[in-house]
Amino acid sequence: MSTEDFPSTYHHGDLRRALLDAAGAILAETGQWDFSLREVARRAGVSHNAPYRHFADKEALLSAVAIAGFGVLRGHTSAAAEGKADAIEALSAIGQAYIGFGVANPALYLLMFGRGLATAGSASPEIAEAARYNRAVVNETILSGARSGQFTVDAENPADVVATVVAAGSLVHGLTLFTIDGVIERVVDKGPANNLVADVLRRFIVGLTYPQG
Amino acid sequence: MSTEDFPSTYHHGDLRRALLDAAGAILAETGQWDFSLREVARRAGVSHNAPYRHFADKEALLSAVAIAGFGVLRGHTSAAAEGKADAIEALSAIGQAYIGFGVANPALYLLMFGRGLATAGSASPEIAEAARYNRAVVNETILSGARSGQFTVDAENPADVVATVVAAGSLVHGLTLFTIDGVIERVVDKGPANNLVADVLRRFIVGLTYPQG
DNA sequence: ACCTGAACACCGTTCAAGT
DNA sequence: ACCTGAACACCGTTCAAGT
Repeated sequence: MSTEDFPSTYHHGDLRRALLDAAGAILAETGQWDFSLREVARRAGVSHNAPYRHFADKEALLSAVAIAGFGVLRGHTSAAAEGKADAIEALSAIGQAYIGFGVANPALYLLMFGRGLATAGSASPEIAEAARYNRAVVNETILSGARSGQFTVDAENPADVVATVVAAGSLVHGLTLFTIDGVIERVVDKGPANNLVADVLRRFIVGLTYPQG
Repeated sequence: MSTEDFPSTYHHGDLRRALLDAAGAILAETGQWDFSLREVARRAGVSHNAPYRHFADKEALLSAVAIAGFGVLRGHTSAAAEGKADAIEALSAIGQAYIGFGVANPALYLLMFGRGLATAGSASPEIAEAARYNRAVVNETILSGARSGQFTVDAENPADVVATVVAAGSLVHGLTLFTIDGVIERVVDKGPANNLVADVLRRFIVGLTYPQG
């Protein structure tokens, strides 16, 4: 009994994935993270409430899309750090990969970070866990630079390490948002915005290499 | 002919302000920036389409609320910088005031910054102008520190100054969002989150005082 | 000029029903 | 088990109408 024997309403048998794909396509095409559940269903070729068989509600679908995005982001950042023994180079590469991901997928990035924020700051445990995983890549690089003596961070002092990781994360997150929103372009009079982003990253990282008072 | 002579449907005569106040109250009470226009009207005690006499659409009302917020934010940051001759102290105070505003008014902050982002990065000219005004406070402080020699920033090199201003803005914006979202609290194991925020700011500012490679 | 009430096209979600 | 169609309560926006 092949799948052809099922009525066409049973579709491809993996509606969950089809819905996630449709949502991703909408994000990429419209640049807006706030699509309607009914449109996702329309795109997947099912009725407007078929999604409820696979996701508890719209929020659950948005979360699933965001979680998938965190996986992709982590792949980019860890690939960027891969094989770079120099902590300065590694940290710079991670930052560029992070910002590059946000700029390449603005709607997805805003869905991942901006929407948890929009909902009173209570991100789901799964999203919090995914975000923590992403921070771990930066954490390892900072620790590596601290141990090698390239960064003036006390590897034995958790507060110092955490402050540095949060600083790096905040800077890059803010920089990504500003870039997506066009603030960077508005600020830059001449020369490509990429130079400014690189300058900002370099200035921050150089700051890490000098003694902290 | 006093206002009492008008039918009560004419209300207080300043529905525009009443709607903005109602929107502000909803932001403060719910912690959500995405309220409905109809609820704002309900709160102001008018029919659900009375707002259209004062705002072109929901977007226009949201923008008006955001613009008012930028005015308040600028008041806080410039007050924080006021009278501080030392650029390091001034920059630190500005950063704390900025983050303090965001934490005290999370929904308003997200409306101001998160929503322009959500709408495909095209903030209104008025909002862009208001945001530019806010950057100016930081710009002056950085320039001041560059001229006094406290910051290793070349006051004659616009690219260097801009990179520093954007770095400071990105860091503080990201830090505010992370704090609102609870990421900071999740990262901190022991001790108040405020310490971490202060540590991050200090680390960044100290980094500014050392020579750039 | 300023506001109301009915109306339209959408949305998220639920429920009974089909195969 | 998986999907559909009708239904409900909402929403943003428009339009004719009231004072």
